[in-house]
Amino acid sequence: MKKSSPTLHDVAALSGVSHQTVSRVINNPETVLPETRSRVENAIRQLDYHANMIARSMAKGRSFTLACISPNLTDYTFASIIEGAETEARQKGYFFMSASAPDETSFKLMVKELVANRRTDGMMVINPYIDNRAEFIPQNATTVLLGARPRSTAYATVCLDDKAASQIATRHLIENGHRQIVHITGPLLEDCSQDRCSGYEETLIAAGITPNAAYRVEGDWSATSGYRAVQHLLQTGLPFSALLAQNDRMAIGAMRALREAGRRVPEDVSVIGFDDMPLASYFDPPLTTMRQDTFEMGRIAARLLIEEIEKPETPRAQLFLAAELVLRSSTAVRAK
Amino acid sequence: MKKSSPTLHDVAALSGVSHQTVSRVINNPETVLPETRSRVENAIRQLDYHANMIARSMAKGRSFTLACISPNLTDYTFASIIEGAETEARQKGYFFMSASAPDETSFKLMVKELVANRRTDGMMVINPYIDNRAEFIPQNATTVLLGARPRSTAYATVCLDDKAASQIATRHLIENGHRQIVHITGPLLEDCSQDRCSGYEETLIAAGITPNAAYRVEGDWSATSGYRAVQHLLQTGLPFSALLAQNDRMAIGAMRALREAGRRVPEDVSVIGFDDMPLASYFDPPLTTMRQDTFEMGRIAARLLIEEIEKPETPRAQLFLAAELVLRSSTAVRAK
DNA sequence: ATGAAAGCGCTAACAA
DNA sequence: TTGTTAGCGCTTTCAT
Repeated sequence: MKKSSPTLHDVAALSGVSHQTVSRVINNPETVLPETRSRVENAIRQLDYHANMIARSMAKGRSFTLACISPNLTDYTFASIIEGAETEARQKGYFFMSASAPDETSFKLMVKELVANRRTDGMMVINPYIDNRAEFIPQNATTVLLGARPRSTAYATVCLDDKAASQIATRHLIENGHRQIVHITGPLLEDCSQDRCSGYEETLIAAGITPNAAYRVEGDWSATSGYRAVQHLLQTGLPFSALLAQNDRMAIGAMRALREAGRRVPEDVSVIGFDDMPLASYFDPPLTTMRQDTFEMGRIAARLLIEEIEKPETPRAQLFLAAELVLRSSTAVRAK
Repeated sequence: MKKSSPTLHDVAALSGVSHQTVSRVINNPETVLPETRSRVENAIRQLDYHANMIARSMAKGRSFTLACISPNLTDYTFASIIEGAETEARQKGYFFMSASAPDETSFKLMVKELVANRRTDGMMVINPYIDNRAEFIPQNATTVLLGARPRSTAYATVCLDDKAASQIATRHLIENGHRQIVHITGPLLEDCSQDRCSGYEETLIAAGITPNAAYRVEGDWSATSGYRAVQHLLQTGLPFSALLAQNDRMAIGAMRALREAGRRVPEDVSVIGFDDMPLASYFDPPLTTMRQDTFEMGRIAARLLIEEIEKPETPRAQLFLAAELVLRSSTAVRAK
């Protein structure tokens, strides 16, 4: 910024009080005489004075800033979490910065910058276990984890109830008469992929169906991996009438492979995804999916983080959010 | 952050020099004797010392932070610009914060926070003219504008060469034999929508086709608006064999309306979009589109901003980036 | 209720 | 080459 701005002293000079009194009307208005106060307030308005946050941070030893680190910013799920967190942070008077760290190295660097430089009062980490990044979170950093099953009580954690969501999806398919259900998973080292697998298998078993490992194909969340998974399955000749993909992108890729192979969705194969990403209803056919409220997830995480910052003794919450089945046209009753 | 960290003084004490010398080995290593330097460096390593950016900002009167304000974070185009800007900023040693301001009011508030509080050394504003938000950018704030045609030489500006891009798209359609080309635009108060309109019309005229206002329908960038636009067009009975949408989402919506009306893409109607959003190739049919390199756009904007911050007398650049035609299967030669 | 003094951790200017 | 002295603009503590 180019022009230097008025300081506490300028306001003090103009209103004929000490700079400390000015600080008081800003921070503890009730401790100063109404008369002096209004005089100071006038001066503030007149000079268009705004506190210098840097100076305030320095004096208070806090930055009033929250940071959210995610693998990237372009993935809708992440972006939406971030928007939720930002909304909450701003509302509670905190600054908010989002940053992306695609890999461990950049994560490590970023956390170092953030924590060692005392840039933030606390941080939120989205998908802390996609690699070993969680190991680089310093003990002294107030942190909330997002999008992975809690592994330690040291951190507050917010994630989807993946198992329950997967159960609902699987049950939906079974209720429509499907028994041979392909499952395209995310990377199996991610907690959520595993939990969704358990949900799927348990539901199968509860319905008297023995899970068959051949029906499970591991993907990497990309549409291409969903596409390839189905191509692979088709080659093996394994019969199936339904498909559960652990995210919408893979479901989209799968639908394309099915279409190319001449299998109709949902007549020949029912497909259900996860997330309810934008335009999910614009694919052909519109995608049935498990919607997760990522914006809300972000809000909640920010709320927990702020609570922990302001009241460090708060016990760490571990929250599981519910997903909701959104019925569209990619699933149907199994043809006789 | 919970535990207090070592300061310049701690390092100074441990290495037996003054704090200033420590500051020197950090900022101007060449001005201190190799011997003292290594002693200090050892101490730094030993204590795991990291400079307190807040204090440094305070002393220097700068925050070493860049901010990027966009209408939202979830729109892929924006997210991708932000990632590019973030990458560049970080690489040049700046912190980066992204923030979203959906409307004028929140924009105003945010800028106030950012500028008046001296939170940032400069900011980038994406889509400054979607409303009157540009009016709230203070004169003393170093700012780069993104995604809108330059309106003032006061700001460096980076945007797509919308007119040229639109010309390429239109020409592609014309070369495939189309003469009745529907044009679904973004909100016409946005510069880029207007420029794309000019490009479209001029190309038509150059090909000897008289632009017909009835072929132009204004949308709002949403898939739904593209869908409605086509429904409307179909009702009017206006004949057309091609359609140019100013973004992919509207193109997707349009394709759906066409499909529902029994018109095949591309056999009956060729469709071309703008952006090359993720999964553009996964729709049915895969979408031909004008790709814009938004990541690069972000990088460039950040570079310009940093340049302006570090050398305030730099003339403000006004850059136009080229879009690239990505041929897929939604366009074809017009049926006889 | 108000003011004066000290200090947050750093850099800048000047001395030695 | 290194150390000393002053701030940066604010909050905190202690007087008044």
